[in-house]
Amino acid sequence: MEGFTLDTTRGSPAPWLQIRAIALRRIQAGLWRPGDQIPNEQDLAIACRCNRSTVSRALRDLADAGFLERRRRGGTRVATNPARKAPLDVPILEDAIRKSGARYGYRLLKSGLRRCEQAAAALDTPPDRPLMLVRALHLADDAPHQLETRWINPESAPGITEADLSARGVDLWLLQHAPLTRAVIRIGSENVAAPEANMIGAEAGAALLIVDRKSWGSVGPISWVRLLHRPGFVLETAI
Amino acid sequence: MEGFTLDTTRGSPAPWLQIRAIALRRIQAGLWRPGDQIPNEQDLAIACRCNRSTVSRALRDLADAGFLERRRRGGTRVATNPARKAPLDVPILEDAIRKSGARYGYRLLKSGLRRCEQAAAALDTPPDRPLMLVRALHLADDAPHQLETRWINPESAPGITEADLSARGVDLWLLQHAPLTRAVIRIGSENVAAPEANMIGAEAGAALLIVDRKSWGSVGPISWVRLLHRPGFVLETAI
DNA sequence: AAGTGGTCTAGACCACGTC
DNA sequence: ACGTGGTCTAGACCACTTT
Repeated sequence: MEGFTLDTTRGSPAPWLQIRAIALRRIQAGLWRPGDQIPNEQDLAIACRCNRSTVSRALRDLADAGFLERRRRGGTRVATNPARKAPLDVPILEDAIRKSGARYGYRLLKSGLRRCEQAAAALDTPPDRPLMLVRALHLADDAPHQLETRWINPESAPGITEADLSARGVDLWLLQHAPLTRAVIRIGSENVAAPEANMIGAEAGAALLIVDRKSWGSVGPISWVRLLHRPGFVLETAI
Repeated sequence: MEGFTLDTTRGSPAPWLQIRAIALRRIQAGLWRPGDQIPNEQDLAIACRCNRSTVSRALRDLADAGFLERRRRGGTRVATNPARKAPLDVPILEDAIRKSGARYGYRLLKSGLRRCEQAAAALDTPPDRPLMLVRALHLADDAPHQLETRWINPESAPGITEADLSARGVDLWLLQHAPLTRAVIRIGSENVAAPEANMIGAEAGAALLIVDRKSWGSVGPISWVRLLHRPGFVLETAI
């Protein structure tokens, strides 16, 4: 481990970012190979002429990102399975559509209380208690983009039954009135049946991407939503 | 902001984790509402009887997770769009299958050099240069689970043409010999045609989940892979 | 101009897991 | 037992951006 001087001129990246970059470069150049143990924090700090905390910050960040694996006493090693986690962006739909340059549109199709055993089971509420059903269509440049079918537990979202959902999506209302604590997201694919297919502008039997999300708040299950996307839609992410 | 004493008994979570938990609880209980500015680090440190660095660590972590938004001089606010990023796990398939309790199997269907304009375009190589094509089937309890079609740039993965791929997946070989630096992942859905459908054990036209991944290493594009999943397969993640 | 978060240092103690 | 990372403190300076 030869010495290494950091750039301390004004406007240069923070030292810990520079150290992070150096380490990442060594990994990616194959200088530190997967499974290898790298020098310890103390030695790196001496080599970089900085404090151990600064090195620690850099290495912790790389470990969080999946590039390194760290163990007390065992030292720091290059991960054998680097970057196995990809951040899946779940942006506000409206923003995503606008960002792509298209005009966003929203159409409320249906809303009201009704009983549904399947939804009650998903939301862990008694099967005989009515739930709020909201069905809406999100449009990009007037073309159907996403069909939203949502069941809401009124107990976790008091006021939802009186809310005006005709202009803005339910998600925005929930965001402000019933912040979520935890969510489980499932991404799958289905041959969609005729009624739904028509709504989203697809032919019956078309393969559509389905995102299914169940969310909980501080007082319990909030909502269960099924998002059916237009044909050809793909989720994209990078690492 | 009333005082708050941290638990310092042995075996209790680290102070910054306790502070993180306290803050998260206040957000989720609605005590700090989306958009609200929360007390500054100094005040919180006094209230918790700890150093500002400790508070900073906790709040930074919550900001990284998307619960808070922080600005110099502007203070720290509860995010109006909480938890918009979900970590999408991209585990080693073999591990994932084993973990689910099933027996993992692998069958190499085809491997060799060949020209393909589409793949060359994807990998950004000259269209007349041959690429390595690998097609393999991953099995769970002897049932088809994932059909892998992969194009590899031999220049970025020297030795791949001579590697023995009959027993272990290409991904493991690449992992050790050509670690990836960057990747773009696309998740979509397709009505799969008969030949592919047969291989994965589906009927023609079935809706299957497709994961498409392009990866780069230190010297350039490494591989482009298309993963076709068995009917009913869903990707799952939680926040 | 001033308040806020972002970071660095120097030193210390501790938890963990390997040796 | 002991080396390693994990964390905390106290103090300081700086960068940003709002007032």
